[in-house]
Amino acid sequence: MEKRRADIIAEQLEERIFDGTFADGDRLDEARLAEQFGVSRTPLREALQRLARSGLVELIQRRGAFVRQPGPVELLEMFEVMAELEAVCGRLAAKRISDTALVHLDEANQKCQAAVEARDPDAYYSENERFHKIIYKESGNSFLETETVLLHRRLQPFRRQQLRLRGRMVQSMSEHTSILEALERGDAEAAASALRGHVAIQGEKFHSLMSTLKSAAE
Amino acid sequence: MEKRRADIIAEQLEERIFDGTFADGDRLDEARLAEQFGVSRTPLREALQRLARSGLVELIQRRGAFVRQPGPVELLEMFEVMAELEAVCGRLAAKRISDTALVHLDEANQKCQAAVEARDPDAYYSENERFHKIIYKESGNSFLETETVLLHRRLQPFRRQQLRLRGRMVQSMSEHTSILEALERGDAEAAASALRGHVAIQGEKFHSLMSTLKSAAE
DNA sequence: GTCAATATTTTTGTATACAAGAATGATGGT
DNA sequence: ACCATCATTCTTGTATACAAAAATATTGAC
Repeated sequence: MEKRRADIIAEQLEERIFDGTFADGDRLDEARLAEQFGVSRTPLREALQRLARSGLVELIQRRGAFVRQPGPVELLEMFEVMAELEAVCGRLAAKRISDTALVHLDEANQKCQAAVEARDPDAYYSENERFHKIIYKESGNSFLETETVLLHRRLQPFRRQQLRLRGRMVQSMSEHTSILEALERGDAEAAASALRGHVAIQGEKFHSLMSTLKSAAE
Repeated sequence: MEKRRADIIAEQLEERIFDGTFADGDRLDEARLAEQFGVSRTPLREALQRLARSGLVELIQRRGAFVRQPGPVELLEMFEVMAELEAVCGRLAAKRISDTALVHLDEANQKCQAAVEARDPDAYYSENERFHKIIYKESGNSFLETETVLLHRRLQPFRRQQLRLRGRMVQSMSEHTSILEALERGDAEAAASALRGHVAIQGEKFHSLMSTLKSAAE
């Protein structure tokens, strides 16, 4: 299953945007990049269109592709939507979740607990992701699931660093527990609001993180 | 502001998929279509990729582009998500909506009423759309707004016919009124659940429409 | 006649070539 | 010196050409 060059290039460009090689507003020169990747402009253009879809790049007619990092306002908006989507997943999952999924959820949660005790943010991060993805799936709505996963991925680079904040992992854990309990009780509204709060707080943390960075830079 | 050919072609292909010229599963031959549109394969391929992004077409490696109409199950899922997104817009808008927007909403609603009395589904449809789009915007979250508009558009062809169902316009009107009242009171939860119900019922109507079509075909 | 292996034809993916619009620099007038 | 207009250059958008993979047809063995 040989991958298309366009896909490989899209991934690599995505990485370079996230790691800061390309900053916000930079123009992505087709010819330059094509040479750099050792391909022609054709697959490179396809890659750019793909990035435009995920919102990382803005394609302007007859002018080219520009890196488009979401600003603080848009990020807050995205976090808000993420919180609401997770809340919806939770509300639906509370009514539809299977017993085995509840077991898996409990397992993921326990591994989270272990990661907290080991003070291992990376382990926590991956188990946390598993926890949330189970809930997306158990919403019983695969369209919702894919849309939620998509936004989750888009926010990933902005959320990861937050776990390093003092006390965040412990707090996150306790939120997980109340989410799990609500799902076990089948309490749709409780699950929804617990998840909403759990994610919304990330947006707020992000916000304060941003402003500290801002003021530190002055 | 000369449009790109790829965009024009994408629109036209989209139309042909909706109007049934291309059925589910059909392979879209690049060469044939390119000749038909009088362009080369390059812009046509770009158009196909665009359609793939909106989910109308599935691109399979080294095999081509295939029309991919959502089946009944996926449609129900999409309507469910639409209902939840509108509910979220409503919940946020209840807290954030401006007075002038409330006036505009009321105006749109009155025009809806007039359309009901004139038994004019087309007029109702367009005013109804205005009504909903005001709410999306007044959520105060432009990311949410664009995402919601996007899904709205994707469901448009499946929703339009429903207004012809007996009594649907009248019922829809009364739902509008309770939505408007909830927003005027600033009652977030009432607005959310009113909108959720208002949209969810479209999914259900669609479902029954589908099953009657199914049984009629047997 | 059926199946398998190979040859041929299509068709996709990529490279290159060309056309048209935008950005940039030069020229000339005031 | 400054601004407007025009020419040049650069870049995007499109067409054509080529390569590689898949689909199809053909041939031959059993």
